[in-house]
Amino acid sequence: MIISNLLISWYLANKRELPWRQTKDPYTIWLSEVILQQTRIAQGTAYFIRFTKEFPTVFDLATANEDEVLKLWQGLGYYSRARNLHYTAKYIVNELNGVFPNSYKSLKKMKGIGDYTASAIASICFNEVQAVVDGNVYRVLSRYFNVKTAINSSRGIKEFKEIAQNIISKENPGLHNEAIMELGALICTPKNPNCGACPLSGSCLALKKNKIDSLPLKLKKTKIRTRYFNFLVVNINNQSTILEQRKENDIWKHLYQFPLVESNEELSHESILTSDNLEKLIQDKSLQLKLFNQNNIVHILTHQKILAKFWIINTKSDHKNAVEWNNVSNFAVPVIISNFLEKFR
DNA sequence: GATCCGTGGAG
DNA sequence: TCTCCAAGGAT
Repeated sequence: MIISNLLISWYLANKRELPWRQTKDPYTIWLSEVILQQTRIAQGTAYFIRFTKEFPTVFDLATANEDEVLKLWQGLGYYSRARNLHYTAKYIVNELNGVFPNSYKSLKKMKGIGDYTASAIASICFNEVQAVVDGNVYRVLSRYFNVKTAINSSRGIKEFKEIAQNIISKENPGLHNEAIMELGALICTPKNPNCGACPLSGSCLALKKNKIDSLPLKLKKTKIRTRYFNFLVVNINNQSTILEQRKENDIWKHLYQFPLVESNEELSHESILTSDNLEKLIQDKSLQLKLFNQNNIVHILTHQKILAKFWIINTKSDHKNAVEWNNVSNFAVPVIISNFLEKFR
């Protein structure tokens, strides 16, 4: 039996009903693929519903402001996905007359669309024979063929794409791609895979050699940087506060936050009080500075550990960029800020 | 080509 | 508590 046929027939009998599986509209599929990059379906689904409701077509997305798009993306992480999504929507509308790219090659030229996403859209929407290789596919293929090449090495990336391309159905590439990913998600899971229910178990090499638990192989390289964030929560007459947008190429780019004093170590009450940032922010000799959280709030990112303190600054002196507290919720903020806001109010 | 970019859930 | 990692991509 051909692998592809086994995969597809298993898929047709066992697939989940997911909202993006009701369409082949390339814009909608694109939206779902980008939302689901490095994201669990349980987390991404609500965002997909909101995005398709708010921006039903690529024209709607292109017309929006980046701030609106980021606000809708808030909490999902990897915010460059949202910025690139918006950028590419504008590009398609303004430079391609709103005609969605319809081939792997043309899709891959779009910002934010890499090998995986181009293959997914091309195969699902345009029946192009391009194999997807995501985390699920790496797992299924490394086990089925007992491949020990590290999946995050440049050799591995190339090798697995070739294997995937070799076994893909020429008749139903989109269906095949969805099937192999679904198998990885439901049966060939990272831990405790359900080999007893797997349609490929009869010819799975890792299962035969009892190597399932050691595959796929992955090189680990975890360098975690620790940063100390001191947020200055200015409270002007209990009415308004000050927000600023993160501009640098850093985490949370283009999201909003309270003015920040960053350092590589703990900062004292005194050093915050006399910091240049604060003095530039408000000239008020009688301001009160109060620490909101005695212990650092720990926020873990993939390569960073943020230790955060929120300093409440009560003052009566107004500020030109003051934002009404009632209006703060309209700004896209990182989760660490929205968590604070919930506790603070 | 190694490193960076978020968040949350599972085990 | 800690580790892994989830429909990846850009630099």
